[in-house]
Amino acid sequence: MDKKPYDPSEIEQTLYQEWETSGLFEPGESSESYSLAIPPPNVTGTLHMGHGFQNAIMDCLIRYHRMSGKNTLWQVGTDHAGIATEMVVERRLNAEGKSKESIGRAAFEKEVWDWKKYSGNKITSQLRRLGSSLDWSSERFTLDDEYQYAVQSAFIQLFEDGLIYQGKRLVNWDPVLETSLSDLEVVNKDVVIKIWEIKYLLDSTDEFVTIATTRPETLFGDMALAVNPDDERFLHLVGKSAVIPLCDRVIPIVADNYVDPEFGTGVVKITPGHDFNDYELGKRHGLHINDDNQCCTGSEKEFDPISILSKEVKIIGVAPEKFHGMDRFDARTELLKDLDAQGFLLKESEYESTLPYGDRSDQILEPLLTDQWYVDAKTLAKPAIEAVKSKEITFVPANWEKTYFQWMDNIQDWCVSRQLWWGHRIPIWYDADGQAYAGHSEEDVMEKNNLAGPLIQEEDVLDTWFSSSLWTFATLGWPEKTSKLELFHPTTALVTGFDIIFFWVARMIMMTKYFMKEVPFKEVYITGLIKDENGQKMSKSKGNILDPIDLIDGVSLEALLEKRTEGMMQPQLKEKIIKQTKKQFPDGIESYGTDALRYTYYSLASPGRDINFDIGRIKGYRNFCNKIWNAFRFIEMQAATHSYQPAEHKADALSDWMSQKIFQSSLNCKTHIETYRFDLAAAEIYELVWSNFCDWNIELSKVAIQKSTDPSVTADLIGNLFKNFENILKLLHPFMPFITEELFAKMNALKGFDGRQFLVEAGFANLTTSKDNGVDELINIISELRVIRSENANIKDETLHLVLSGNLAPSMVKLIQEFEEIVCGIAKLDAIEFSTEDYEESIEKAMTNYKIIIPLAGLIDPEEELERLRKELGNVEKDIKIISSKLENEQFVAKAPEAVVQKEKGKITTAENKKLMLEKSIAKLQS
RNA sequence: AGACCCGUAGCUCAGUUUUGGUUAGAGCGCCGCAUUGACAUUGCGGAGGUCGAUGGUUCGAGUCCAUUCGGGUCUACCA
Repeated sequence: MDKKPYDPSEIEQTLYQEWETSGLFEPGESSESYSLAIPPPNVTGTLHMGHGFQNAIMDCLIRYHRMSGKNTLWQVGTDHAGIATEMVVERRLNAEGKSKESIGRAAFEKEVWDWKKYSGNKITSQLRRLGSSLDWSSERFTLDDEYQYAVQSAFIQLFEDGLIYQGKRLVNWDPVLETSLSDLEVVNKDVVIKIWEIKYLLDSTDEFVTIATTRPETLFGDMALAVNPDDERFLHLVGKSAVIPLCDRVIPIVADNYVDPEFGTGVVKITPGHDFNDYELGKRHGLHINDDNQCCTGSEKEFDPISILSKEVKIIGVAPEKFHGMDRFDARTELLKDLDAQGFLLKESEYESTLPYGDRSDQILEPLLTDQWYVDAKTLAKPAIEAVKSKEITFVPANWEKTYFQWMDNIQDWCVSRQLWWGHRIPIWYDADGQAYAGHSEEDVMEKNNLAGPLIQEEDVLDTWFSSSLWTFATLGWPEKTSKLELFHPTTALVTGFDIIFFWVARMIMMTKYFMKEVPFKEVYITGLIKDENGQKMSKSKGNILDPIDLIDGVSLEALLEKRTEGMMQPQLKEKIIKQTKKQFPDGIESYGTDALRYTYYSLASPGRDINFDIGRIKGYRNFCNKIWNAFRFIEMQAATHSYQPAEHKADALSDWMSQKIFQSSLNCKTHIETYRFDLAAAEIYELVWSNFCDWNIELSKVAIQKSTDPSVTADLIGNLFKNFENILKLLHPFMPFITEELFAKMNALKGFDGRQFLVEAGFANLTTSKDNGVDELINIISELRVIRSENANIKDETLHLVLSGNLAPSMVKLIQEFEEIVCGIAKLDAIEFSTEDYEESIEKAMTNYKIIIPLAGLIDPEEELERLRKELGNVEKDIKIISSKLENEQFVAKAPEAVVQKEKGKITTAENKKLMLEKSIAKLQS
């Protein structure tokens, strides 16, 4: 037999193929279902640690329930990821000297589909590498025809129900991607910017007022100045007019509570077309340009903001000709120069503020007045809030509900139109009068509305999150009433990160409640975010990303460096990243295999918000895999050596003990899985396999088999190992699918089982428990003997004689006699004797109600032993003091629960017993 | 401005809610010992923390309350 360690690369990919082709992951018809929908990854993306983590968790859940006999569906699919994908393809086109405009919409869409075809199965093959037992037979893509139909249907219904409307409003405009963004896609960054004070002359006078602004270039679009109505300094100005410098446009001065007298100069310029607050103020005062081309106040209905920036954020409109066509920031520089030259610029100072950036483009966004489509989120939010309040949906951990409510209670209407080409084109057609109609196609709209045509389709596409908000039911065939919807919706649970609670979770709840009249899932397990070992977020620019596949297969330093530095947005960081990577991984990364990686994820899956991925831990779990592998090899070897034949085998105290440990662990695991405590489940099984099965069951069996002279006893011993190991494999399978499946097959082969059986089909064993049978105490004795040896260097390798003296239960005596040969073998004893005899020279250890005596005439140093005993006595006396002080406290005895008091009393009895035994031993040595 | 999370052994983390109750646990690392017989990706033994700080409630606090220090996240933001 070869001695090389477990090599996962030899089995993992083959096994996955077998699973997949055997249709093991496909759902059945039983109504007792358990279903999960995968958070659809970006179709052209690649797997990162967060995916790895969450998919490991989902796979454990789905495998666990599948093995428990549930009809499971783990819905798989990918997302078209509108902006992200469009950006990538555009960049590729640019590299070829082309642009999307130059090739046109149809050709561009084809380019993206080609790109999807080229890179689209990378992520799905990576999911397979993780062992994820997804139902590939029902894989969906958010731009599949059926899915598109579902998205259109949803839009049309919302439109017809009046919950989607079109409006000219200020939106967050990304000037690079030239599209609108929803509030959530805005990243507010703290920056130090400048603030300028500029004077505006009062109309027809030489007087002036000073305003403060951080965006001087927007003054071209000013429609008013505003002061606080309670600000005595400026009250006299209200109702008068001011002149915009360099523009000579006259604007009214209004009073509004929005203005903070303490801030800036107390006078604010109002540019409703380029600032969200100004927009609201402008609306309140009905700012508009009247028929005489004068800017004036009016009713809210008359409000008509002016815009001085184009979609490329270049100056246009009522701004002076000279600035037309200038970029917004160039115009600012130029304008400040002019203002200064003409004496309008009074002051420039630094100011800490926040600026809105696009989460994809990382550019400063511009509030821009455009036509967009909005979803009435306030209406949809109500049932969605109720669903969580009524516990129809529960969050795990529960505190995320707070976050959810906080956002939902203040929800703003959702801008769902995007000025992109890759995505779901909004199913709206306009007639010649510009009237909008919703429908699946031009013909559909014409027929439904009795229109002659031709009609013009809306150019915009939908926010990607609109389509993914329908994910749990659109993947199951909605709007058709399919049997799958019936069986698997609502899904049982959703596993995702807190970073997309708003983007996705909340919106899914809103949409599903609306269309399905039920929740999308019953539980939301919010996982932590995987950070690096220093608690830093993993990011390309930090150069600390880890690829789960690299941890599985291993990677050379060269390849790792290449991966971490290619296509960097900030090349100046390259050197630092190379240095840091070389330091952390001087030899690259070893191969650990999927099972070890998965187990690492589970062990880290505690309820916290951040999960620091310590690379050191994965090594421990690879060793764990190796341990399991070798446990099997031991069993295999015994079976071969003793020509083992499978049959009914008689259990013994040891195998009962092991079965009981497995039973207890499986109960604990069940609870841990149900409460999403994969860390505790992982620790539980680790302990079971390593500390119970390998360290004791195998070790004790090893000696037992060696000593056995009766072939039927030997067969029983091996048979019991088979049984317990198989049950361990079953328990472990949802966590470590590969190695367990492989070993299960090998076990079957050893048993002469003909054909293939998978662990999933085998299900969990029906275990029952038995009472504590004393094996734990037996183990205590052996451990104590080890301590004695390690404390006394001169008897390290001696064969010793063990005497047990005191009140041992008859059942315990019987067990020890039954195991005498085995204990002697494992602890290197010649015999175990029960006696009350005193020994002149011996080492003695006080156990709970008996003592261990090792007679050692001539082998111990009495002084040393005396000292050791005195130290132990000291400890026991200290314990007694602590416990008795408790018991002497009347308050304690009176107020503490009876059980606690009894426990303390029991403890003191034990301690006093020990004390007595120790005192006797000491007295004997002293005599 | 509001909300939330974290601070426990050298390191990475459990334990803190439902249920306050032994002398606070694990893995890694460290120290000592062991070597070819499942496994050195091993075995055996050991050292190491008073639970960020302060105060309070209680017979009893890592656990509950208050205050405070340090680190972090999200939401909303005044030109």
